Amino acid sequence: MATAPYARVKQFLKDGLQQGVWPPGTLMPSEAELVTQFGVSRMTITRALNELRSEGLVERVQGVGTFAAHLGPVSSSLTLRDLHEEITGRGHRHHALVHLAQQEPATSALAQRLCLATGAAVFHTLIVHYENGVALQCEDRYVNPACAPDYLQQDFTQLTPTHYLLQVAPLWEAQYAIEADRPTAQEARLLGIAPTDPCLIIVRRTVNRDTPITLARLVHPGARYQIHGQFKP
Amino acid sequence: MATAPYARVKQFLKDGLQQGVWPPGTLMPSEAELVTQFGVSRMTITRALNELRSEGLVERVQGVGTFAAHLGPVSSSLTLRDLHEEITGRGHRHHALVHLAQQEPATSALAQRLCLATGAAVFHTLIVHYENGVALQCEDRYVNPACAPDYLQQDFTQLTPTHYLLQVAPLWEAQYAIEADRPTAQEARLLGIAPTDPCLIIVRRTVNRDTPITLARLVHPGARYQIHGQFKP
DNA sequence: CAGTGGTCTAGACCACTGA
DNA sequence: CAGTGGTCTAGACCACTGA
Repeated sequence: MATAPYARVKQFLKDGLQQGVWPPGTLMPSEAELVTQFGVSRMTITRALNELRSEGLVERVQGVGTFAAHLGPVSSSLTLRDLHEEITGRGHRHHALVHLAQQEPATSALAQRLCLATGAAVFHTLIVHYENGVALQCEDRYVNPACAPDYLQQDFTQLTPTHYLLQVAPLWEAQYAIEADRPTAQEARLLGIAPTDPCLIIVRRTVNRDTPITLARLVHPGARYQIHGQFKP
Repeated sequence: MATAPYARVKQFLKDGLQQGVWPPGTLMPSEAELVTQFGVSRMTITRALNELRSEGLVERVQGVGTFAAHLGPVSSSLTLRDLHEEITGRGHRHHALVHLAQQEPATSALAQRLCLATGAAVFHTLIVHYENGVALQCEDRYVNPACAPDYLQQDFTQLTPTHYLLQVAPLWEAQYAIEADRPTAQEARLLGIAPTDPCLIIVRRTVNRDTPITLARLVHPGARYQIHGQFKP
């Protein structure tokens, strides 16, 4: 099949942006101009331009016009994958040891982040994940019981908490912070590394419709884990 | 103004997905059904569904139907910001020291990553960035001279390499890897930290239309730098 | 005011999938 | 075959911006 007209318009504009025909911030052709230039209907032009906007390549202002975006790629495709899928996807073996799975009263700091009362019951799991027998991640997780009342009954040697929670509440919002630090003494022991070894640490708070679901601290030995991704225009 | 019809359809479907009306993988209403249900034209329904697809919430298969996506949020909005903007955006002071800015022959490993011949000339800069006088990033960067012939003539105490290169080649593609490791002896000295201090390290390779532009190693003292972001459905 | 983008309609033809 | 999504047309009315 020949390329669809909207795709040809889009590629034409993309090429021009890449070649500097419209430097960042400058005015691009209006919809009407593109309609006559390509001989297609306005809806087709609109589609091409709106897709470029959603990809961050142009900015559009009603009543004014369409402008080349200022920055190149500003958003990346950092992917949140279930660790089990990630490991088995590499053709490797995954297993997990559950060091702790219990109900606890929430400390005040924790209660605040999960929007609970201090001392309210929370679920707490501490699990170490292995790739081909080597410790890859220490997962220290707190879960809001209201969101997943059966959380502690799961067998986390077979099903990761992430996978289970995605089933219970499929639509997530999450904030995360990525940093490098030393592990705690307990984490070093569980991961079998020295207390001075650098670790890549992700702290992630997950929310569904304004209800906090879970708070996780994921600690990875620096030598064994990398986050890969790419920016695309 | 009242909410646009396409936005109402979109919100209706989003709510249903969030409440589990269509569990992951199940068939959702067809365009025709939504047309009669909402009493709008098919283009309007199509727009709502296509935007949900581009947000990763549904999957559409021609001839078969629209399905609720399997995973929740899979992509994040990790933002690539110019460090100068990031620091001044926090209301802090940024300055940079240029420790090296010269032309060198490429080693074979470097030549390969920049698609040059071994021994071909490359530009090399080594710059330390400070936030309010504290070292925040050690930026070790190689640049393909063909993409930015005037690179070494820039004053990098005033303009970051990232900012300059975005001007020269506004549209980027980049692959990156994030890891935790110890700094090299030179990096520890330049950053004023101990050689055993954990660092957050980003290695980024930037390409424009299949031509490699630059390769950068960005080393941040672990205690001073975090990457923040969020997943949104 | 003329020009811009935002949104919608009521049709159309098509390729594809599965019974 | 009937049903699905992919794409397009030729109009329309509107809100907005800046002269």
